[in-house]
Amino acid sequence: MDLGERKRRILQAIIDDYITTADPVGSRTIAKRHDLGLSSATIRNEMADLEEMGFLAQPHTSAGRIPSDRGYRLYVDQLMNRYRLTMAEINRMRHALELRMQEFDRLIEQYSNIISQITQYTTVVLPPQMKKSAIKHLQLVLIDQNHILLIIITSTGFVKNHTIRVTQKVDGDFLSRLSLILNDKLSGLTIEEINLPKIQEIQKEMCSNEEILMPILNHVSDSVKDIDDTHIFLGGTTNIFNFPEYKDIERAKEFFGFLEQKKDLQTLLSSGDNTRKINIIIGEENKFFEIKDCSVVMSHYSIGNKVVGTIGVIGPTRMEYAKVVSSLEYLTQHLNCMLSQLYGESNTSEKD
Amino acid sequence: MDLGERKRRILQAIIDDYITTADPVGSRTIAKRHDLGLSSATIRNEMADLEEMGFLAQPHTSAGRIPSDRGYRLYVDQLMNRYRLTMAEINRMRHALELRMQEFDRLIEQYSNIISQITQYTTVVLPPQMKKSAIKHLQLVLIDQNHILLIIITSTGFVKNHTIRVTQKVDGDFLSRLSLILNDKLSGLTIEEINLPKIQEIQKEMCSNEEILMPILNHVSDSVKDIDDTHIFLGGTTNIFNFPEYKDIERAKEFFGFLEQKKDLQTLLSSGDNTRKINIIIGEENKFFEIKDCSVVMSHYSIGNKVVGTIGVIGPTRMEYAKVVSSLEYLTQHLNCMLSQLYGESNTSEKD
DNA sequence: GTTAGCACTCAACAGATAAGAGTGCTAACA
DNA sequence: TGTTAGCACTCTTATCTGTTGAGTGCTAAC
Repeated sequence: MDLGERKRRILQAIIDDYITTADPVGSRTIAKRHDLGLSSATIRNEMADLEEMGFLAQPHTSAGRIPSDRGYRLYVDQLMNRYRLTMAEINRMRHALELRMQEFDRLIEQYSNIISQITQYTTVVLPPQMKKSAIKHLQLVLIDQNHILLIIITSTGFVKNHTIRVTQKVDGDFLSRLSLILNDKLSGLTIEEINLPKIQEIQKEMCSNEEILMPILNHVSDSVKDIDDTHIFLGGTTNIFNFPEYKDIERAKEFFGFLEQKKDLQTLLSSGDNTRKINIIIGEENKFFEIKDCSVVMSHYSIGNKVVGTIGVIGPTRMEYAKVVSSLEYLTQHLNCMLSQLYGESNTSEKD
Repeated sequence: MDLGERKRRILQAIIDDYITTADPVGSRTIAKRHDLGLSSATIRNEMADLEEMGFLAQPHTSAGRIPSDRGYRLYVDQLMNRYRLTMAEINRMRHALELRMQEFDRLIEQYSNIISQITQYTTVVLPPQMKKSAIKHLQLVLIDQNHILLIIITSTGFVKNHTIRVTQKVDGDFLSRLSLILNDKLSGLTIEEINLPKIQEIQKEMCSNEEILMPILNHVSDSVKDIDDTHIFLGGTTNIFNFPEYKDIERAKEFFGFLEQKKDLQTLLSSGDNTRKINIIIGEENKFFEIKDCSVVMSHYSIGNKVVGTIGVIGPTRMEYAKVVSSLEYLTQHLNCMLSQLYGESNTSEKD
């Protein structure tokens, strides 16, 4: 459906205004603030039309108009102007990014904080899911007679370890041998692909010491299965208090409740279209009741060409979409570079 | 200073009431609800005395009285009745504790959640600080030509790993040899005790390959230094919304701001007296402005006899101290058993 | 097709009033 | 002397009122 240029410009003006002020915007305001060369009466007529079409809504008679979800959708898809980051903003980001960051977790946390500082919204980062990436290397290390350390290294370069507790004594030699076989059988597979037949195969190969092998293998299999602790990074959670929409304590409560409930958060972030750089979910387009008045802007980050995780910015539907999109694009690109530098090369160097 | 039995009983009644209702409590209420055998007028006189002594305060003339920090202090130290956990509560905890919990982090998270569910307050858990515990075992594992994995196992049984990135090629043999020497020189020391002279000693020992050794040693030293990511576990953060004290959005904001600011939280939790089982900090007894209206009940948990971390419950000064203390005692004891079982034995089994 | 003008609606605000809870004080009582 | 009943006073809270101002929809004129 085409609205015609004038309606589009008016809608854009309304949404721009509403995003900055958070107050329902009236026809007179638009006539004064934006130089459209139209009187408030004309604008009033157009606004009535736009409301009928479903792009605007009225909280009550004789209030100004506010954009509907559908209005925002049109806005982000077609209307909004690209936001050019100011030099000050870019410098601030650059400066913040200069801190040395070795550990992956901290790196992610750092980015999450920067984004929430720049955008003033809440940031959510979904780290790489181990289950989806292939195992590159497995190693068992003897800690003491009762404890074995299982180290898993994925092709994307991430490391996880689990302590396995055993009742019988094990010796180092045995473990090295087992490590070799585990590597032989399992490396190259994704964690999801490890199943009972595979385990049994290993058991057959190691035929000796059956009574001691099984518990370890079971533990390995168990550990491997729940390796993805759904750890989600949050940044700037308290930013939500800055928005008048959340002056109401009940709203704030729902919002925080949703953030605490990490599982839903994870589904939300995983729901984006992987082929697009930026995904935007507006208001009730998401299925979670608690954040039906929120929008989410998501961006996938990757190592090399492989998408490994998602960064999301979450805030009221009245969000500065343009600015968020720009900041997110800039920082995602930066993060991609960073990750490829740190973890990428090892990917292409060799395969064992 | 001794108040006399009657004043004590009246003060106790007032605080008990205020804790449950959150409303300033008047003399008539006390006379009716508690069977003290006194008229409201008498109680009124006593209340005036208690206010003069600084145990009570009045929000405004003709409101009831509320306890002051000093009043709460007397209450928790001398007045309050021990809270007996109900069978239902104990069963709920037992049930929740039955879930299998291998990983240390999850174990802690689990406990933190249970406590906040039972008490309905916010829970904060400070995990063991690696820096304070001795190194038991160090190992370097080759991931690929550019990446080395450093694994540190402490005497308390915890494992941490760091990826070290190197520019020069390293081979496995070299690493095993280095691992041996590192273990020889560093195990037994706490992480804090590792310093430049120690590192130089190792360098001397490995004399060969100086140009390749230094970057690795530097990285080891660096990694070791910032190994204590101040990760703090939070549970039931949204519980704070249930208290009328925090219906005011500004208060809630301050509270959440404080929780987000992990550093202060850590100092707060570390401030307790290690020799006592339970520490209670009431209102402005803590130095942090943001939570001057909060109280914190803290309990230390240990492995064997060594205190390794702290659990804290944080809520409005009007806190159900008795119940919180009981729950915390119960669960801390349980956690201690659990930890000793999982990590304790390895401690006594042998030393290398 | 656009604009000016007018009547109408609704939320927000400020006073005014009433109700209710609690106090302090005084005088009477055991 | 300690305790109690009664009363005037204070202060908060809720409710109702009228007023103001922003914004709309409609109509008639340009």
